[in-house]
Amino acid sequence: MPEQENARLHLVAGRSKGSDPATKTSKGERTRARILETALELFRRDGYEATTMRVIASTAGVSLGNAYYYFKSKEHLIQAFYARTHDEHLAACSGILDSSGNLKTRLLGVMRAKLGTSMPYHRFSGLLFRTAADPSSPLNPFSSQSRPVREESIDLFRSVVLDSTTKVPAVLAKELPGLLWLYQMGVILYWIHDTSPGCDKSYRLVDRSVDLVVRLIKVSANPLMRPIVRSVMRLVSELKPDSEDEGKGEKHD
Amino acid sequence: MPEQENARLHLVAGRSKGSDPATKTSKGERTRARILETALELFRRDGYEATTMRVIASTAGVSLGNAYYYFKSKEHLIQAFYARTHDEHLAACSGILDSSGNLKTRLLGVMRAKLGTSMPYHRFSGLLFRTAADPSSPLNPFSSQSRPVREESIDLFRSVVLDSTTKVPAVLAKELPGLLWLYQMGVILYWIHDTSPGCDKSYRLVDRSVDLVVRLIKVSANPLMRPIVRSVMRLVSELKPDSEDEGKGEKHD
DNA sequence: GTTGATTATTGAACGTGTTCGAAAATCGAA
DNA sequence: TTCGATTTTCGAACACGTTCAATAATCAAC
Repeated sequence: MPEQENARLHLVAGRSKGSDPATKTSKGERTRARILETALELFRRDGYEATTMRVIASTAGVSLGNAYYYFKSKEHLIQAFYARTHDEHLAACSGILDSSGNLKTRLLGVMRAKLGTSMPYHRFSGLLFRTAADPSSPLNPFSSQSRPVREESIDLFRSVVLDSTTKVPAVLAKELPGLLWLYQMGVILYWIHDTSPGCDKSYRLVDRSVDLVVRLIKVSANPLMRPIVRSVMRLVSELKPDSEDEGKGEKHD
Repeated sequence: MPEQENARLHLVAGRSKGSDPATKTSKGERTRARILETALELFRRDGYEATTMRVIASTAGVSLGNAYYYFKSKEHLIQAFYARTHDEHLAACSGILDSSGNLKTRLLGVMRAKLGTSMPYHRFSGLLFRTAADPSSPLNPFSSQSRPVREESIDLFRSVVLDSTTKVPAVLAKELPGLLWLYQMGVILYWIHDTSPGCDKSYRLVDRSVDLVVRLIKVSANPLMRPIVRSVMRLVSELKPDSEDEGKGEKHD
């Protein structure tokens, strides 16, 4: 069972346990990388369903069974893709996050960057979401298996609000990063279904909803809003997925 | 191409075009029903993936190819399931909707009924959502193929707000039913990932969020909220999926 | 009743993702 | 070098969803 480790780990740090075929020998490592690169390229070119494991394997110059030695399933190739776009997103964000302290500017920059980096995979992302929506899949954004990537994403939003000059009401502070991550998921969901040319509508959605979100954050400081804000925060903190009931994955791994 | 018609139509009314195998002769109609019943029962008992088309066919006493004569794909069986639970939901709602005019009571009743009628299929609904999240699938709740069911669902929420005694701010009135439907989708998404015993957390989510939603509706009448409410409504009406760019399905049918 | 067209049914086939046992290559000591 | 163990590679096989050409059953009109 050495190969079922989260591929993400190899990107975020070199903490392999020594029994992982991708890190132990450089030979295996290169083979693994070759398969992954081939797969992502074919996915982008021909789409997910149209790209068969047999084609991936033969294009990468390995046998079918060998591809499965490195990636337990076709879906696990998606997980690697997932990690990659997140890294690209991170890189695309750094400029804005370093230069501006204005909350709206920062959030807008992050959200626009998300759309921008995801754009080349628009066709293909639909399928990603398809498998990601399955609660029993390790790819599902809420699953315990994808917690590392999720936490990293949330951290991004934490830095968006933490290092901003705009003061955020104390009650919101704790849960806000998680809520913004959820907001981002919603935008992605819209974007995936967006067939407008150039995904203009998604960009408009981002522009306008970011404005709204920031205004809502400010309004929430108003005494009139206190009871409602309190209710929202209680609801959020009580019902978030892994409060008092952990993963307990039902299938896979 | 006679069999690719939306199965939903047969449940909501008898408007067949005459070329549909399920309505023309009673023989075919019975065969079709038998396959569907068998499938739903097996789905409930063994789950979606574990139930193969071959088993469905043989259990229903028909050949494999014959099952495909009535249902173009395995996913199309889900569509039939989708329609069925909606009807059950409708029935489960009628009591509350006839007896109370209080908006909160009505909405709460509808949402609780939704969870209640969906409960027997909790395991199986995950898979439903999985395919439903694929933008190119006709099962996707936002697709043009599922518009009839969607409109029916929205109509339900329209009657929730329209026939209530609580006054709804004029600006909200038009888009509110659609927004409530979206809210329901969000709750279902949470419920699907809910592994708490008896799905208690989902019920708590409904109880508290309904309270919140109703309070938000009332607060939206406050002059202070006007600019924000206006922004929200403009965003919603401008960016809803099929404004100025219709379906244009990419795959399937 | 016979005929012709539509509807219903079949079983074999195809391509897919995935599994598995066995062979080959690699490596670490003796 | 030689040997045993581990890692890597292979290709045949399996079960699945789906398609299709061919056949059987049904029905409407003469």
